[in-house]
Amino acid sequence: MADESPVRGCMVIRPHGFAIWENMRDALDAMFKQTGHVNAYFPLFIPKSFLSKEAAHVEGFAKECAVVTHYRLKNDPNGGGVIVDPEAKLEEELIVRPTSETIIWNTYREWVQSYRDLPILLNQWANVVRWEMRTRPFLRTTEFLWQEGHTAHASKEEAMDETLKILEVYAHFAEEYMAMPVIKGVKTANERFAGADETFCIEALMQDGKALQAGTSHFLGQNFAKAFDVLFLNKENQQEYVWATSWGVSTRLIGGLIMTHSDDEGLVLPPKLAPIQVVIVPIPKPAPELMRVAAQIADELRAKGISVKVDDDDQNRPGFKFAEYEMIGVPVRLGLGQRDLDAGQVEVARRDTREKTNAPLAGIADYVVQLLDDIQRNLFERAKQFRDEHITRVDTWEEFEHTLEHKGGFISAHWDGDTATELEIKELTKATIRCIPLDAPEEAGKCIRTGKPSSRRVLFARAY
RNA sequence: CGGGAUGUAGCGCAGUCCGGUAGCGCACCUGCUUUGGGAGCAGGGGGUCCCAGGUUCGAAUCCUGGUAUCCCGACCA
Repeated sequence: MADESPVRGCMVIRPHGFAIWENMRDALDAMFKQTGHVNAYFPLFIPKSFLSKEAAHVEGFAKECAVVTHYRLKNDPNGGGVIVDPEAKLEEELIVRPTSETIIWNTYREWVQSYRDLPILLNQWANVVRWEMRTRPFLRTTEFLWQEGHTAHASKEEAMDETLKILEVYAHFAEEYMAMPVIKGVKTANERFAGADETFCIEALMQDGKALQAGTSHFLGQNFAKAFDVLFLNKENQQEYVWATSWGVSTRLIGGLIMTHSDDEGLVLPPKLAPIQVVIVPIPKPAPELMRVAAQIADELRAKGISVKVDDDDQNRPGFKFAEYEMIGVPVRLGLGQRDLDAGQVEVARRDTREKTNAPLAGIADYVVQLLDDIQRNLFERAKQFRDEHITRVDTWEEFEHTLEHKGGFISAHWDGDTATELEIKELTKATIRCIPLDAPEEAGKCIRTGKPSSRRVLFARAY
C-alpha cells in the first residue's frame, strides 16, 4: 500500500492506497459542499514573519517547521556534485506550511470589509509538512495530505456553530463511511490546538488498545483576526474582529482505517471506501465461457453503482489470487468455475468474516448489493463492540494503572481539571486525556490522582 | 539530542567471534509438468559485502575514522 520514500518520514503511497484516500476525499468533499463550503488554494510557502504573529500558534509549531533559506544550487567547485549557492540566500526565510491559518488570515484581511462579506466558508485540499522527531507510516508522517477548512464569521455564536457542525460531519464520515466508531469530545487546555480557544475532536480506538485522534475542529475565537488585523464593520457601523474556525482530517485516517479493521490476512476495507468492491475470479483460468458470464455479472453490478474487477490474469493460480485480494481488502470475491456454472451458482466469499457460500447466478447482483451493505454494517458493529468493551470506568489510581497496563483502551475517570495533574499522569503512565466527551453527564467524583473534587469523567488513553 | 541496534543481490537474511573462490529463502528469466486456497521439478541471470584509510601474502570478516538507516525516549494530525 505504501513504500518508504528516500526522505525520512515521508511515504510513497501506491495506487491502491491512494484510491482509498480519493474515495475518502470525494465523500468528505461532497459533505463540505452540502454544508455550503467551497474549495480554494493558498501557497505552500509562508513567510517566516507570518508564523510569529499569533503567539500561541508559533509556540506550537516552531519546533517542527521545514525552512527554505536559499533558492538556487550551483556546481561544487571542489567536486562533482552541487552545493547550495551562498549568493542565493533569501532575505526572508520561507516556512513550508505546517498548517495554513496564517497565510489564509493574511489574505482574509483583504477580503473582509463588511459583515456582508461574511461568512467565508472555505476549504483547501493540500499537503503540509511537520518535521516530527519520530514518524510512523500513515499515522505520523513528515509530509501528509489533508483538508483544512478555514472559516470566518461575524459572530462568536456562528463560529461556534460552525465548529460543532464540522465535528458532526467528521463523526458521520468516520462512522458511516469508515465504519470506525468515534467519541466526540472537547480537548483539555493542554491538548488544544496552538492558537485555538477550544478544540473539539473525534477519538477512535485501534485494535491494539491505543487511541487515535481522527479529526479536529477548532474554535479560534478572534485570535487570528487580531494577529492579522482582520476587522469588519457590523450592522451598527462598529469595527469588530472577525471570528474564526479551522478544522482538518488527514491521510492519518488511512492508518486509522487499517488499524480498526484489518486482520492477519491483510486489509479489511469497508465497502463504501473500497476501491474495488467486488472481484470476480475465474477458476482456474480466464476461459472464454467463464469470462463471458463474469462480464455479464460485472455489468449487472456496475449498473447498481458497484466497482467491480474481473480478474483476467492467466499467470497466477486461484489460491494465489484469493490471498492477494484478501490482502488488499476487497470486501467481496466471486469465484466462478465450470463446476459453478453447471450448478447455476457462484461462490461468494466475504472478506470481513472470511465465510464462503454459494449463491444462485440469477439475482446475484441484488444478493451482492445486500451483502456489501451487511459487511459495512458488520464492520461498524464489530469495531463498536470492541471499542465499547474497551471503555473502562475506574475510580482509583490502582485500577487506573492496572487497566492501562493489562487492558488498554479508553479509561473513563475523574480528573480535577488541573493541567499540572494531567501532565503528572502523562509523565507517570504515558496516558493522556483524549477528550472530555460531549455527552459526559454531570457526576460528582474525586480525581483519581489527587482526590480533589471533579464534576464529570474524562477519557484517558495511551494514544498514537 | 540521550539510550540500543544494524548496513552483504530487488526484498528478507546467514556468513564476521576463529581472515582463505560470495551464500540461503523469496522475487526474476527459460523449459516441462501442474491448475477449485499463496504449485513442483530442472536449469539460469543478478553483488563496488555502506564509505575511506590501516594491518596482512590475502579482509565481508581484524583495527581507526566517517556515514546512513531502524528501534526506544523527549515532540505531535
